[in-house]
Amino acid sequence: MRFVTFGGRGPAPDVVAGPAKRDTRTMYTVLVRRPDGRVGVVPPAAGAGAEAAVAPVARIPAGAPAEVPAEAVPAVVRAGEPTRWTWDDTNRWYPELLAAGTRVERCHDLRLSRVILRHSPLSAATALARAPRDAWDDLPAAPAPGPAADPATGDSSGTLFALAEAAPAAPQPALDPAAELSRQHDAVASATDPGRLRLLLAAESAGALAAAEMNHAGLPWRADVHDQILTAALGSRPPAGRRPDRLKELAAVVRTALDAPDLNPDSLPALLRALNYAGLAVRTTSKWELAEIDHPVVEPLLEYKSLARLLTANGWTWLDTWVHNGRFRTDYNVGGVVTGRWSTSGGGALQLPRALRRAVIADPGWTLVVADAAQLEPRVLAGLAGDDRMVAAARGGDIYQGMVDAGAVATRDQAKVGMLGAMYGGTTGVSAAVLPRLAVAFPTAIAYVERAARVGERGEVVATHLGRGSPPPGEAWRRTQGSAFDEDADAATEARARSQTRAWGRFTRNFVVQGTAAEWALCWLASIRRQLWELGEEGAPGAAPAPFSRRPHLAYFLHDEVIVHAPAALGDAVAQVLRDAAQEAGRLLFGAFPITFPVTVAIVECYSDAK
DNA sequence: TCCAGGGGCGCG
DNA sequence: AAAGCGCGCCCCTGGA
Repeated sequence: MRFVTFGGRGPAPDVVAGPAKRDTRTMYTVLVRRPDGRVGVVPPAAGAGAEAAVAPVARIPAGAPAEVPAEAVPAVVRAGEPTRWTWDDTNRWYPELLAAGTRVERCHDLRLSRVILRHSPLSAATALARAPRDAWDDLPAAPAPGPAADPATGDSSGTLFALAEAAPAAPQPALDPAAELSRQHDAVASATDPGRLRLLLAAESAGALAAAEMNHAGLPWRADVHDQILTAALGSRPPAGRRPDRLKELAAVVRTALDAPDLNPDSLPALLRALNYAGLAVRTTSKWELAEIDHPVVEPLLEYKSLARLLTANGWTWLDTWVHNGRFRTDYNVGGVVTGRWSTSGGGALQLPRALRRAVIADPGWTLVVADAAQLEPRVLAGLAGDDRMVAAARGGDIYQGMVDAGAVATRDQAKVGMLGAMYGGTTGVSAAVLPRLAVAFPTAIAYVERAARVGERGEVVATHLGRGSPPPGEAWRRTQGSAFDEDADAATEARARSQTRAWGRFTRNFVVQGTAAEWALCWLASIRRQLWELGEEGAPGAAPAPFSRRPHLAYFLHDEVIVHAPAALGDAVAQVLRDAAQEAGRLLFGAFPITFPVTVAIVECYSDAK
């Protein structure tokens, strides 16, 4: 396997140290669970390998024991800050600390870092990446506490019992975190571009802290408002297993319109048969195909589908399962997507329909500060490729309008659709038609994604700006490629191989952009959580759990968007933090390269009032 | 009765 | 209009 680099700019060295660099940057203190349940605290000199051996000795309390009872860990952490707490998996340690009201400033998540170092082309030649698979590669992500882990009560976040249930401190005798940290340090030090990986690992670990904190704090959610929305749309809540009134009515209308008295509209094959039998030449039952035909069944059927979706995805059952004590909690899965984006497990937290955002309402005396990064992906591409002309187009605040003003394309919509096609690999319609003009106007950026696509088509791997590697194509992919070169390969086989080739090219093309955008977002989050903490406390304790009861805190994250729940008096300060953090993230990734990252910020009581 | 897979649709 | 990328999760189906 070969890795192809495209150049780019180096990052600044540390993501969370802040403007005043501390001498603790390389200081790591390792926490390890002993078989007897006690916790070992391994100070830096012994635990962190050559790089940290020269750093100051850990400031854990003088005379601190090397082993403490598990209950003492919060006190040790409080007394030991600042250092980079190093552990096998953030969800195996941090929820417990948060439950005790203890925040951690910085950590090093060995599990997440291992995954990155295993797959990064920058570290491919290191001992860690070349070593045989071991227990660290197989360490499953620990689930966060919450409804998913403890559906019986849902309200599990504060109890040690539930924490033990949710994130069993399963003794991992085979795992030596201090030794793994040392291996990871060696891998970074001997990697192609240590600064990038160092930043990536710090950002990923900071993301793990932010994720645990958001799970701990939850998103303010008004069950009463949610219930009103459901009742207004569906009718009152029916007994379990029954359709709400509105769905019953619509189903009846659909059956009549199709002359199919026994039709279950939830059965796609039956629905398709009924549609065809009624003379409608649809191939699927998808809403965009239905929307194109003219027939009395279309309107009630589309409404049925939309309301059925609301009921099954975010109905009363969802509310019962995922919202407790005024908070929606999900399990953020940091690095859960190969590109480095997060996924979530529980409640479909990244797919909350817009119609439900009215239920996201700040606590009394508090406010929601909602921010999203405008046009993040094209801006990231400009930085990634180092395309000065695209940077110029971005300068006015609207990169697509800037492209029009630069004479690249005729309309803003062409610019937007064209860039989308460039980043996703669009091959049809307006997108493909406009691409050549974008390639003339912004040759550096377009060449960058085209090159990433070619690399993928060859079955090779690409990397994000900070070095996260794309997965190599699987064995089946290679088999199909090989079979297309057989003497007796038929046309269909060759066509299949070609289509698969292009599909992998679209994946790697998008990987570099989506993945680097995810890195920007990690840096943004890291900067936000540090700056929010520095804003300090305000007012009387609210309903937010310690350590955030009087502090602004992250409550939700959605790829390029955050919600901060804050005491009302701090709203403006938080808004400024969100803007400043975006610029800091840009500097961390792209140094002095002048691409900017504007964010739209709204200070609102209710999520749906943002933008 | 359980489970994998597909269609569909919500989000970025 | 959707397309082209990345997800999670619902329902139903069909095979074990």
